[in-house]
Order: sequence, then structure tokens, then C-alpha cells
Amino acid sequence: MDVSVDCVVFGYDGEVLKVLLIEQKTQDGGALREKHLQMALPGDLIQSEETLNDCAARVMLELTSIENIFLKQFHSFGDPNRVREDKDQEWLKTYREFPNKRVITIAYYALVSLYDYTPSPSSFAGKTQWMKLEEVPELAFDHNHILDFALQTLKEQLEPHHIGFKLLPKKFTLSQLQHLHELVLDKKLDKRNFRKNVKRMEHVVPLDEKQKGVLHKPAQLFAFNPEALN
Amino acid sequence: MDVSVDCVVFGYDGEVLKVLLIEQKTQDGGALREKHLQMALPGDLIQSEETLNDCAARVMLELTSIENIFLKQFHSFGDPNRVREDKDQEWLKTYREFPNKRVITIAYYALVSLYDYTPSPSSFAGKTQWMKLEEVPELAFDHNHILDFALQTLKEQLEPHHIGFKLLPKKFTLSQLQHLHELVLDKKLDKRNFRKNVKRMEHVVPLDEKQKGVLHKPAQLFAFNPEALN
DNA sequence: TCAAAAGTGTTGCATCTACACCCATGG
DNA sequence: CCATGGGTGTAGATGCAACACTTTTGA
Repeated sequence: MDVSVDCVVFGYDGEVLKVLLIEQKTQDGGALREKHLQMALPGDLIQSEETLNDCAARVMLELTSIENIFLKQFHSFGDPNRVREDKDQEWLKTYREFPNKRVITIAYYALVSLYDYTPSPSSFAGKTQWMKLEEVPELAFDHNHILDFALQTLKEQLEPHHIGFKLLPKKFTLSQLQHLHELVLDKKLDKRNFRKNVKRMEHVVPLDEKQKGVLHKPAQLFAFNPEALN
Repeated sequence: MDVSVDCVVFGYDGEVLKVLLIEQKTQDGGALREKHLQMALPGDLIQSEETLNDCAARVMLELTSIENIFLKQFHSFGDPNRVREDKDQEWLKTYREFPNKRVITIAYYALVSLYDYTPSPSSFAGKTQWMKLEEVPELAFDHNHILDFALQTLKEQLEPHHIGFKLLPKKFTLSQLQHLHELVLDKKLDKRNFRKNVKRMEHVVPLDEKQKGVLHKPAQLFAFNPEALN
């Protein structure tokens, strides 16, 4: 029985929520024939002496060259057949010694800001791409299911765990923060009420700085102060 | 690499919260020498073609003979050394072909009412016992850590997920429900406010029946109606 | 001067908290 | 009749939802 870690990496660019997907490639770098070219969540088998968290961090580092990314384990998936559908077997055959071997996966979600730069792929995967959530196609294995679960978890944890900031640049405006929350929670929020709430959070601190280069009234910038959490 | 499921089984008897622990026994039924006699959470290696949920249910069935128990996955633990402390090696040597083999465990918590009867052990484990939470000794592996994590999870999920009823008899009084909540949340609750809240939950329905055989005013009985959830 | 987003308060309503006494039953 | 827990209401404070107009900037 093998055990892997899969990462659902959410990115936000100020417009929409995206997920980082990789294109499955064969071990020798060649492509599978077209109908079996699939996208998947980034992940890897756990190495023999690394912790689960280390494994998730390694996957992220190899894939995006980002260190210290926010990563959180949220669920494990272990249906004995999750890896055995026809659509997945061809790729596994080129990749694994025992393509039919059961794989249990421990899933993490990660949050990345895409404002400043777009984390780039690496040699590890074929191609990586940030895909808008609504445009995610059918993925390998049970990865659509894992993605749904991750999104649900993000919805539940966004506010209580104060993790929205991980998706924003270090300096952000309240409108950006609000827009992000509207996206994740999938509902409109009232501007004035939203700002009232944020302003009584001690871990959101106003900066002596304003937005520049926008064609409207520049907004006050804020930053997240992790010290002030509880 | 092996994968197991461990279950943190919480039981409530009207007085205190308890956990179900098993005494490690050797494969041939003999006892380890005393200093290595340890208690552990019930669990087992996942069999080759069962799902995670099925495995958890099997562990519970073998252990307590209860079917349809409430079981929920809450976290996976995979430190490479979680199984390699001296205190654990002796038992593993009698039990496993490769006692040093890494084991990743997927943890579930379960909720059981101990009002009506006390679920009994089985041949699978050595001895089982319900132990008060405050009296739990040092356990095998990282099981104390897993237990802490489970308790924390229970605290967070008790109210929003309406699972307190799983720890109570089918017919219960509001005082019983309140006492349970006070135990789990570890704080006193106001009786009148508590009752106001419960009475606007549609899934808690009053019965045409009262407590019997108590030496005070008999309380109204209530039942949980799962139909009325959402 | 126009467009575009920033920024700002109040009011009514619902919810939460704090708090103390009488009731029904069995012994 | 006593001991034991069961059962009940209110007032004040707090939090939440709904709502529209003025300000600042760059083009």
C-alpha cells in the first residue's frame, strides 16, 4: 500500500480563485496519447523518512519554488479503487512499477498570493497551470472530489482561522479583502458592515501608505499582523 | 509503509466523558512484561481492499460489537518515528513482522452512549476498558497526542454538527444534554439560556413522556429527530 | 468634469447574557 | 414536609442587517 500527499493550491490574483494543476507527463518526459493527457493535483508519494507536513512542503517547493507556503492538512482519501479507473491506469503504467497498487492520499490545501508574481513550474511536473475554479476539467483519480472537499474546507476556515491574508499581497486594501471573501464564501457582503468588522480585528493594521497608480481615489493600505492573533 | 486506522471512542455515562482503550496483548495472548504493558487506542492496519470508513467500522465492530456507530475521520498522523519509541518496540516485535516499519495512521473519533449498556470487548483486543478522560495514562505510540486532537475536534464540532445526541440515550432530558455540553466545552452554561436555545432547534423534539424513578420532579424527555436537520 | 472606486453612520431587530424563584415528585 | 433537581421570564447590552451619499484621484 502506498501513501501520497496531494496539494490543493488555491491562488488569488485579485479577480478569481484559481487552482494549481499539473499536466501528467510520462517518466521519460514524453506525452501520453491525447485522450489520456490529464490534469491532476500536484502530489507525490511520501518518502520513507519525511513527515506528512514535510512531504507537502517538498511537493510545493519542487513545484512552485515557494518556501514557507501556508499548508494545511484537511482530509485523507483512501477508496481502494480511487486509482484504478481506466482513465488513470495508462499514466500509472508509465510511472509506477505496480500501477494497480492501492494509494491512500493525505490531502493538504495551500494558499498563495498571485498578485506579485506567478509561481512558476519546475522540472518535476510536466506543465503546471493556474486554472480558474469554474474551468477545472475532469481531473485524474478522485481529484475533483478532493478539490471540492478542499473548497468546502476553505469556506469553513476562512473567517475563523484568519487565513484570507495568505491569498493577498502583504499590503492590501479592504476592497481586495472583501472581494476575496465574497469569492470564497460565494455571497455578496455589505461594504460598510464588512469594514466595521475588519476594523475591530487587531491583527489587521492600517499602514501609512496609500494605493498608487489607480484611476480613482487611492485606497488606504493594510497589513496582516500575525503577532496580534490571540 | 503501513497504514492504519485508530479510533478515539468517546463514551458518556451521564457523569463523565470516557475513552475506550485497549490493553496491548501479544499475538499468542500472553502478556508483555509489566513495564511494557500499555494501553492504546483501538486500531488496526487497513486491509487491502477496504475503504477507510469500512476499516474504522470494522475496528469498532470487532472491538465493541456495535454497528452503525457514529464515526468521523478527523486527522492523519505520520511522523516517521511515531512508532519507534522504546516503549512501543517490544510490543511491536511480538506483533509485526517488521516492527520498525513506518506506520501512518488515519484517526477517527466515535461517539457512544453508555447509558443503556456498556459495549463489551471482544477477542480481538486484550482487555478493553472505558477510562475517564482525566485518568488516561501514558499511551502507546503518539496516542495521547491523537486523543488530545480528537477532543479538540469534538469541542469544535459538538454544537455546529449537532452530534451531542450520539452520546445520549435515545430519550434524554435537557439537563442531561446540558451537562454533556458543559463537560465537552469545559464551561458552565446558563440553564435558562441553554433551554431557550435547544427549544428553537427543530431536531430536538419533546416526547409525551417523563422521567421515571427519580427522587425529584421528573423531567420531560426529548428525542433527536435527524429528519429535521436542515 | 467625468468615471470609478473609496470611504463613512444610524436605526431597528435579533440575539446573548445575567439573574432568582416556584414546582413536582419520592422518600 | 423535606430534599432534589425541573422548569420558567425579563431587562439591558451587544451584535447584525439594511441602507445612500460624499470624497479623492487620474484621465
